[in-house]
Amino acid sequence: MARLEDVAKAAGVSRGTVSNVFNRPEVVRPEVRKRVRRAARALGYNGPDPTARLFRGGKVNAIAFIMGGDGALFQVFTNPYGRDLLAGIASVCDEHGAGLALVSDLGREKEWAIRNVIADGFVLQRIEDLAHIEAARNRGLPFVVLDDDPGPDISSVQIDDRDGARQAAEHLVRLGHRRFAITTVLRADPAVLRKRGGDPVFHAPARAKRKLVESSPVEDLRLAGYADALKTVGVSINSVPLVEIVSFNTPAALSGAALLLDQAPETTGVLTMSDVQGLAVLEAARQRKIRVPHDLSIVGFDDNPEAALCDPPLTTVAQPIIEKGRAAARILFEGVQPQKVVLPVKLVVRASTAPPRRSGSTTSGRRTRFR
Amino acid sequence: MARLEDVAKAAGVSRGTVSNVFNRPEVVRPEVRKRVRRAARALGYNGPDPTARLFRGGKVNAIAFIMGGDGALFQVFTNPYGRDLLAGIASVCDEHGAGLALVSDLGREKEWAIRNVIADGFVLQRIEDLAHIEAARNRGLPFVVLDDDPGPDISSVQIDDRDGARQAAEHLVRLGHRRFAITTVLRADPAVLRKRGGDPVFHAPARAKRKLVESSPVEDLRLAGYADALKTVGVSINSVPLVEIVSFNTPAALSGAALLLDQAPETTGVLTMSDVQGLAVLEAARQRKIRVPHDLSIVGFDDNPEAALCDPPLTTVAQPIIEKGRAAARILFEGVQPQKVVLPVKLVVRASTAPPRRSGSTTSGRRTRFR
DNA sequence: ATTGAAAATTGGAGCGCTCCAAACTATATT
DNA sequence: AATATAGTTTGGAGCGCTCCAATTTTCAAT
Repeated sequence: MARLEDVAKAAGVSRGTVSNVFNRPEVVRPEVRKRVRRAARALGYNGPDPTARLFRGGKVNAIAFIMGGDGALFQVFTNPYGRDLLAGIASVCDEHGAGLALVSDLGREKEWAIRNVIADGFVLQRIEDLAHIEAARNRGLPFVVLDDDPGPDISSVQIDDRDGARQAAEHLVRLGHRRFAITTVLRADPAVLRKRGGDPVFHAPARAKRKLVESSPVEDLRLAGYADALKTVGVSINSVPLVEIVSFNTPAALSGAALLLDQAPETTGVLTMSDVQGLAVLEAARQRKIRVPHDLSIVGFDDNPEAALCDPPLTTVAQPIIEKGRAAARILFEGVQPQKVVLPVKLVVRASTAPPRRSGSTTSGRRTRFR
Repeated sequence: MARLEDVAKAAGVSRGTVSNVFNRPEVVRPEVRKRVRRAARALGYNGPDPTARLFRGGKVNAIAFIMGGDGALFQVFTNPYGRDLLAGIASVCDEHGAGLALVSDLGREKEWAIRNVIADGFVLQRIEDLAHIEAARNRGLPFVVLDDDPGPDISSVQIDDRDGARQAAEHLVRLGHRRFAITTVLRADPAVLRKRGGDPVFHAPARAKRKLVESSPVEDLRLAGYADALKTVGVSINSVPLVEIVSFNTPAALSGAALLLDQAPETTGVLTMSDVQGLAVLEAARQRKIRVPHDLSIVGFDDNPEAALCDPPLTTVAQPIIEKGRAAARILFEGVQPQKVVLPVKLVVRASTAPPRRSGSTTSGRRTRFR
């Protein structure tokens, strides 16, 4: 493979001149320029080796999106959340004429991708381990964390989880609900999961703050938002039955939903952490012949496409996914100092919520365990 | 930013040893290994600089997908064809623990992306310019061309365009059609387009081979497939009215479809080069109160999701898009010598095709111009 | 012709790393 | 104790390029 030097020799000029021909053609005399170009063509030389140029301090001209989990790349094109998020990032890349690298840490030591990605900056999905932040910082490249705020000097893009949750709970409160239940999810850290086992855990109402096994900032904020709204009608979040689910997937959500409905049958309004969970509660209710929204109101979170298509369509909190992607990418391209972006969310009311039945009439045979 | 050498100095060993600690830890004594690791941590050293390592001959551990056109990155997440294609490529990347870089030549000299992409290999979308092949070859990286066969020593993945077209035409033949029309598209080369203008061109039936302005291999093959099937009932492709459309987008297809229906009103079966065109003919027919399939049968190509959703659903040739992506990626990862892959296609019969009306009864007022 | 400034060209230094042949050390064998 | 063997560690070379201070060439003005 021809090198800069070979072309220089062939054209009878120095390396520096050939470099200039390719990088700043205007500084070399047209005649020389032509000679160099001819020599380059003759040798099949396509211009400076991108790899060497990069090493010398150049830019990759691409940003990376780093994700975790098996088959992550495929998922990103397949599930609606990932697709929208990436579409947002991609649109900003388009505007800047930059590329977009998708990388997962698949089958490698956790931080491998962070340490080895070749890009000018990167977007980190919700991180589970503070060591990742440390690795990212050591990498010396600009980066943005999504859905989390991992520290004061780190850029992040989040949605207003607390406000979204507050809106959702307030909606139920306004409809007249007073007996709530919540499904949440614990941080998907494999080590914790292994220790804990795969079953959801039911937390009965308590006087004091219940200790949840492990919760991430996003869930904490949403819990806080639920608490805000419930407090306005004198309901303490600690008195609300709560199920902690071990994973983000549907089967886990389903078993959590079943547990919740069985353990807290007097519930009239369920607040969740995702549409997956909301849909799971919907399904569990169907299996138990609990009518939604007549007997039970359910609110999701995220506004996945499925939320609009299920029966009944799910009331949920819509987040601006594309805009989230755009904001993250913009920070990478334009941002100098760390930025914090918090995007607004909006409650989308559909048919899975309604006023509760008149209190006292427990016609559908559901027992009251907590009052 | 700490370098290998700094760590070496701090740990009292040589560069080579530190390099080994990070690349082949098993060859260095546990005691030394620990000392080096400690020194690295103290200096915030995360391991060898990926850029330098790459320069030294390492792998990026990612392949690239190079596409053309404005807003191309965004499109890829947005349109169904791109999404499936990329999902296919991505799934193979997952299997190999590799990343996937999406790059477009947006706003740059045409071959910029090919010359500068940082990856271990790349996939080229249907190319318009042989110079791109030349540039790709000079790049010295493995690459695969999609939907085209640009030469004997270059890997490519195509579908069996000729057979697909043959199936489509044969389907119409079997239904009893004898009066056909075809819509095709010319290669979207900006220079040709500028010279040619944006209007579709109608080619009347002819004795000899008509000279089309510019056609790419894919369209040539499909035309040949149509010819194969028509020949079996004694119809020469040259006697079939044909409209040449200037671009792949819907408005262009629409004006081409209008031209075709107006110029060749006796047609009972339309063969196209894409679902976009098939849908356009459907729309143009609707505007003219031509009933599909009663008065006119239409066959698309590609089997986009829209093809199943329109009214009536479009009969079309389905191509295995995900598998196309997978095949391309596989060649990059596993292939040694150049490979040619031709994927089978399958006719999907829906409701846009039916036997022609009994010949002679021209009730819907359409004039006969060619017989 | 001579001068001086501007324009064009040169080539050494060095980016951070991995490779590898050579040197050294620890341990086993005679 | 001497030698062999395997196990470790070392440091020079060089990957291809861009930067930039120094040098050479060009050219307008005297």
